[in-house]
Amino acid sequence: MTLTPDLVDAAERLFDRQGYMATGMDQLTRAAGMSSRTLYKHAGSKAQLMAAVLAERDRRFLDRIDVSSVEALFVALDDWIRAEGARGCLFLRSRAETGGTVPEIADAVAAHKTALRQRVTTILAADLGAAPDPLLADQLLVLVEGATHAAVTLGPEAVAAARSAAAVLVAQARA
Amino acid sequence: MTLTPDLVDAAERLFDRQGYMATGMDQLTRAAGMSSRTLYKHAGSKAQLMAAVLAERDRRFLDRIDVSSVEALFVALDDWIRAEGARGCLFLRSRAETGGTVPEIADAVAAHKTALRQRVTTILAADLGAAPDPLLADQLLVLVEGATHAAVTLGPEAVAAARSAAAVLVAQARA
DNA sequence: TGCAATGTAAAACGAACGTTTTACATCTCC
DNA sequence: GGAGATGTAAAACGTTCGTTTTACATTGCA
Repeated sequence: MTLTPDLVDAAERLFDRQGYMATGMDQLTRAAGMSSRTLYKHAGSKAQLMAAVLAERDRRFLDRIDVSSVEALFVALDDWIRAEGARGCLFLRSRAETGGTVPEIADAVAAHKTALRQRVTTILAADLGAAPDPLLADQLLVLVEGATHAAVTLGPEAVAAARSAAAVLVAQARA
Repeated sequence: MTLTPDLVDAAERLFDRQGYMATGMDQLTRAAGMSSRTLYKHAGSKAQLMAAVLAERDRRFLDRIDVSSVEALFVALDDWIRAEGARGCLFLRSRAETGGTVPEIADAVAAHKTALRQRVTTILAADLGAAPDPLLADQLLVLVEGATHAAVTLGPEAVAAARSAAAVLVAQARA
């Protein structure tokens, strides 16, 4: 059960743009350029394919926000949204679409959100030079989620607003 | 084509908990206690039913946040999330599930987000006693969206974090 | 009394769903 | 050169999808 990058990339694109439920296996086979038999040998099932997509996206996103200042975090988020578009968080959307009842998906989402929270804390610690107040970490997480979802309506302006708000909060924490 | 509250309420519950695509018409007829013939006479189609659900939810949510201070806004949001649960924004989810290709749904979502932005501006104006800086309005909108979506993972703590962050931003704007 | 409206129950519509299977073509490597 | 893995193409699996239709019961009102 070896997943090729071609398959996972094609699946991510379709799942992200159309939704998990609205994307059929025939679209996935066509986009990946392989028969359904091969696809099932590689991916196991539609849910497992989505889990692989989420794992890959988690890796790629965390890679992008591998920074050591809050300012750089929002610059990276701005880059991400300009490159990938603003359709909201694929993890939360997948979980909601399946009502949290598909274990492969629910687990991948939980893992990602835990890792994101940890990363935000790490970035704050690097920026402040000390372990951050947990409330400040929650606030920063809210701003990241908020930028991601407000950008669906506002576009990159949402990220700019989040960035400036974060700067105020961090400056106050430093004082 | 008169929509009864029973039908719309039952549909909202199912769409919200399971997703739009994952909810079948048979579940909706069963939950609403009516035949599919009657349901179609009342609702027209699944997409129109969802649009009615979103219109009703928009009305109910805007009613809840009919307040005149930023503090009260987040108290109301906390109430909402405790009462309704934290599954993310139903509007953004519906739009994403359908890829924005279902006009009835896309239009209802756009209308809601426009109204929400307007409401946030009005609340800020009442709180500050003057027309707010547009950037501050964006920041507040980001915090509202952020609280809504971070609450999926963090629970009501997300709203508390957003509330305290908003307080800092408003206090600074007042100075 | 009887017509028109409104409802239910249930079958049927064709299409699409995720998944498996059948049959056949290429390759790799001893 | 033949076995075994690995691929494709395509049909078939049974189920479910959103929607329409058929047949019949109930009700309100003239």
